[in-house]
Amino acid sequence: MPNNQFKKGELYSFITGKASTAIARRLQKKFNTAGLNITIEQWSVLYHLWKQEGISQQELCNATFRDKPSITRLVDNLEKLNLVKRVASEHDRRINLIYLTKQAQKLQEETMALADETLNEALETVPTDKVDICKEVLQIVYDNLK
Amino acid sequence: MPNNQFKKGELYSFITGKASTAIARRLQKKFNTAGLNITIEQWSVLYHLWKQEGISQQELCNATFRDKPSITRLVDNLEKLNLVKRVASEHDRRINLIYLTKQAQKLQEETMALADETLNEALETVPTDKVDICKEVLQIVYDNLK
DNA sequence: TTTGGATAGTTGCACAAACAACTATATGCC
DNA sequence: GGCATATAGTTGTTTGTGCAACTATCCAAA
Repeated sequence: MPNNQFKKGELYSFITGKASTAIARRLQKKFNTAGLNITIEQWSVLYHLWKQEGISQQELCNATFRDKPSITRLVDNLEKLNLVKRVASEHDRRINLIYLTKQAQKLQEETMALADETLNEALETVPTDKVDICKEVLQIVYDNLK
Repeated sequence: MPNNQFKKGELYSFITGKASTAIARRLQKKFNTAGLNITIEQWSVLYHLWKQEGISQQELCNATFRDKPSITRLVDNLEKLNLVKRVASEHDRRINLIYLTKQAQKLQEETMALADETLNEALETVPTDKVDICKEVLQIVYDNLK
């Protein structure tokens, strides 16, 4: 039984992702405390736009592992907050290219620092090599199922 | 820099829990394909009730890492589906004890088999010792932040 | 050049999550 | 006993997610 290493009692955490839920909640609280009026999900979209802006909504779907309606609404809300702009592509009028506003550019440094802080709190006392193995396993899980 | 082992590019997956999202979606699809009309979140509540029924909503909050309103509504929906019953406690009238219906008892075996199957698909090609380390790290993360 | 299929994005609906504010009940202290 | 405080649960609101159905545009083949 090669991959049957889960006892029943351990199923639950893996499926429900309690660890990532805890990380996301902690980071959200840091955003709120800092007076940053954005959600973790909105931040995750900005995160990819900071790496590269001017990408389509479809590309944001792939990057964030969300479906098209989810991205439509996240972009809606980010637009309401004046953090991104939809710009119609010139060669393909089906496509919206998403650009950051100046206001969103200002958020990068502060929110990334809070994210770093959160991960350091999460991984306190965990040796580096175990973290690396954990990341590796989660990446394989994602690749196996996506 | 003891716990600074995350490069920027790796932040994202850890916070958004792409792996657990992928697992949950796969399991949800298996439920749907099997004609089982329940959500992963409802299943996670049943999961704890199969281990021990007749516990309070507050105990379900602790077990599932959800807040009270979330449990209220999950129990509402499970009651509508005739899967659980609220029974007022006799010694403390603030408390609802949650019991499984016969219909819910019948779901245990089939859904647990689908969950096992999902985890086997997720962990295909991952050696057991790495899975153990991954579980250990996620548990520490949860304990550090909860 | 038209037409049929693919792709990008939006909208409607049901379900879930987080927070705040609320009701009802219990408990501890004077 | 009576009151302050804590605890259990509910409700309202905003935001996000997944699915299905829809519109608009593009592209390729007849």
